[in-house]
Amino acid sequence: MLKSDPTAGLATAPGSAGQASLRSHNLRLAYQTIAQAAAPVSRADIAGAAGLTRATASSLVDALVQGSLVEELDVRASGRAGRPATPVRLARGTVAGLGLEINVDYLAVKALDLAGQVLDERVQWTDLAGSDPTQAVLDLANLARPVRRRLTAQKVRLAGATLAVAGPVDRATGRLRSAPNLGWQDLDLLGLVRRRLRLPELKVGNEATLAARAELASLGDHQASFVYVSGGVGIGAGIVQHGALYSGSHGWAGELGHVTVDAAGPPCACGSNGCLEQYAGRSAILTAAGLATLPAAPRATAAGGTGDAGAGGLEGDPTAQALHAAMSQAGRALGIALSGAINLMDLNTVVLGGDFAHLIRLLLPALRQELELRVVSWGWAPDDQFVRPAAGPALPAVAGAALAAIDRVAANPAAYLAQ
Amino acid sequence: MLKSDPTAGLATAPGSAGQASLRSHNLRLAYQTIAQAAAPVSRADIAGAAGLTRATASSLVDALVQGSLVEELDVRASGRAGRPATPVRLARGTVAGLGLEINVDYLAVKALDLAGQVLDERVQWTDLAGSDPTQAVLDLANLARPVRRRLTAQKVRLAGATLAVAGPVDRATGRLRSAPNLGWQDLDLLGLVRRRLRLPELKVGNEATLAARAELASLGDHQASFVYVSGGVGIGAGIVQHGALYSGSHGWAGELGHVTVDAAGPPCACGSNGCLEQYAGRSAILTAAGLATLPAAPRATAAGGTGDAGAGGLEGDPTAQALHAAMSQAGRALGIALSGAINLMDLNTVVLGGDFAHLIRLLLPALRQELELRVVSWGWAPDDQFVRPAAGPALPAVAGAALAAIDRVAANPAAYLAQ
DNA sequence: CGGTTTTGTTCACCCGCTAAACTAAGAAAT
DNA sequence: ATTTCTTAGTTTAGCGGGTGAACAAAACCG
Repeated sequence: MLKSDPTAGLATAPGSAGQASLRSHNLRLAYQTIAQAAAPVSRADIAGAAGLTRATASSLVDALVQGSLVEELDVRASGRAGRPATPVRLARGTVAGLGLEINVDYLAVKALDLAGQVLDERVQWTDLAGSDPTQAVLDLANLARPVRRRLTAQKVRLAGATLAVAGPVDRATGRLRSAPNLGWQDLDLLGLVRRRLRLPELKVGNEATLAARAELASLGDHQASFVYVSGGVGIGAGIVQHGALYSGSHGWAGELGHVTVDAAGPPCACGSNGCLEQYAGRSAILTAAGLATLPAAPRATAAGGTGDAGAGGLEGDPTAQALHAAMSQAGRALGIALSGAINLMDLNTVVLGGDFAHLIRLLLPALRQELELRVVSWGWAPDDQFVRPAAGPALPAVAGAALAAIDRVAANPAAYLAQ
Repeated sequence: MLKSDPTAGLATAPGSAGQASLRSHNLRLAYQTIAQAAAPVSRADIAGAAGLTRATASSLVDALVQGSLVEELDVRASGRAGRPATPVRLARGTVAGLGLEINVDYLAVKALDLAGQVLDERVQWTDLAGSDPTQAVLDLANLARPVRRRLTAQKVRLAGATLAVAGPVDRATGRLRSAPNLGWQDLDLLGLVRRRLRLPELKVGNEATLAARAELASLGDHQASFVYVSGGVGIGAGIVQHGALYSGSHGWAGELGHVTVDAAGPPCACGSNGCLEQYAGRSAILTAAGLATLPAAPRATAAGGTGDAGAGGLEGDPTAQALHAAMSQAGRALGIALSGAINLMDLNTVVLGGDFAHLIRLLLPALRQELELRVVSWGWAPDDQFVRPAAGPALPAVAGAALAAIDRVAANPAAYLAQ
């Protein structure tokens, strides 16, 4: 035993700051200024926006160009007086983030470059419910391998990779504790994938959280706040506050599907009862509607529809009426669960993704009614568009996973430049 | 209309970084290292813990001592070999944060110095439900005035002030939208207080959130994560993640009291029905128990009791039995609401404060049962002590408000040193 | 075609951190 | 008691990196 040490409990060297860290901070500043601009910007613009001198901004941009994180475009006369600017933007096709996804009904791989452009993508539709995790990971690896090869052939450097999983995974250890919809339990998922795919900086994340990341990217506003609700076999939520993902202490945040809607409700696979999934999960809706599949097949269409897909023009049809009733029930339950989330977390906007995006027209009346009744702050921030369908890509979670991988470059360009 | 501006949407000078900001960063580092140490530390300790050289640490500490944020203690031989260290710690009685609180049944004012020591405090117990806000603010100002005078007389500099309110206040504007338990509505509370008290840097915050801040301070762990549940006339929650308060986009987070427990439940003053407050709010418990006041009068005792207060030895007593039943119902409802919060936000620990701290023994069985049933990640992080009573001060919200004011010094000592 | 305007670079300067030498002050060894 | 060892804190030279001003480049304007 040591004598009482006054420094006990002090973290060792958490954020020491020499000039190197100053440089690194400013590189990030320059990078993010370029990334967040709507169009290519000049060095002078960057200096102005970031509060640096033109000299410094120039030196930073040069370093970023040198490391092929940023590319210069041709000088073009702007029409205004003065020397024309050299526009710079994030480099295309030089550095990639790889997204991987294991969901209940498909596997997916997607590679995005720094600018968010799709370099390659693969999807394999298969029912993974009750499948063997080892086989699923093998399939995923087989799906990813040609993507990696193509990146290597095109001399694209892989900055990192993220695996999106339809279940709560521990951010630190990569362990999946329990995914009732996959039928998997207590699994070292990250280790399993690492054994099959040698990827740099492989991280894991929740499907809904990463889908929210993709939704954020599709918005103009880099400071947006919203809950993304992913409706599918399970129901997950991704929470974004001021442009930052919220994933909790362990990465288990967003388990909206197992929020209690009715304490006397039917039992759930999670062990509890009356969970939201028992009212608004895909099989609950299908059972209530007496259908085998949902209308407006979600596979081909982009998620950002206007919401008029689904039961359009089928009024009067008894099938449509049953679906209508099922969706009303789902909307009511979703409203009860979401109102709790909003009251607790002060969220301004609800974005409906997955099945919910297609069926928003049927879902919305009951959902809005419950929110209006139960959200304490309803109407207090009148500028916010409270409920809207997702505007992001078709398979948002893989896309978000790839973006999350790229985010690690954006968060510390200096670390990347240092190889 | 401008021509399409490429810099449109870019924030202007958000975090420019010259050498000044490096200095400021390191001052914060040094300050926080001193603040988080369990006992006085030497300049060499600071250098080691913060990853700085002894020369830099020395210079930083000197600046902090110069600005009377930090004080040197007498050199004392440590017993070990080598030159004995000069211990430094946060200065006592030089700089204060002022906490103000408007709650349903009292007004309070508290002044803390940088080390968290109480310089002065006042409480005035009055029923403010349905009162005139202007009069309440006047009373608060009268309570605060002698405190300010005393600080001035003792040459204590006031770094800032925070007002804790038992209701959702907009962090940015200081507006209170609706506090059903006070009977106040759509009120420029911050403006009202500013007109009565000329305070530097006056901010507002939610009572439960600020109470959580005080709870955090009473813990050893500066990186703790928990929900603080404030049980009183209303029920609020304060969320702390890795030592940081979560208050949402506007500051309205933590409205646990209006989370729906039963969608078919009794109507609530908030306009909804089946809210947690209808089951676990003070009046709901009193009504269900058939009592006029709760046992173990909360006024005098500290919140950090062992939980054996309340109905101790009253088993068999019909009054006690009624209380027992009421608390079971409250615990069940609290468990339903909290399980949703935990599933959504991935929180490891629940801290029960206010009435709930005293009555924890009666509350716990039903509460734990519901949590165990409904929290998806129950038992996954076995190290965490899941439910425990508050260990903080008796009136945590004022204390937290004062701490929040001090936090602004800790977050940027350089700004304070520059007057 | 010279004057204006804006971009981007060059250069002298300065600030703040680093490393290493140095001084200070105690304990341990001889 | 003196020397040696050890740790704390200061001094000083050096350096990385940002600043600001001057300058060169490249457009537009009258």
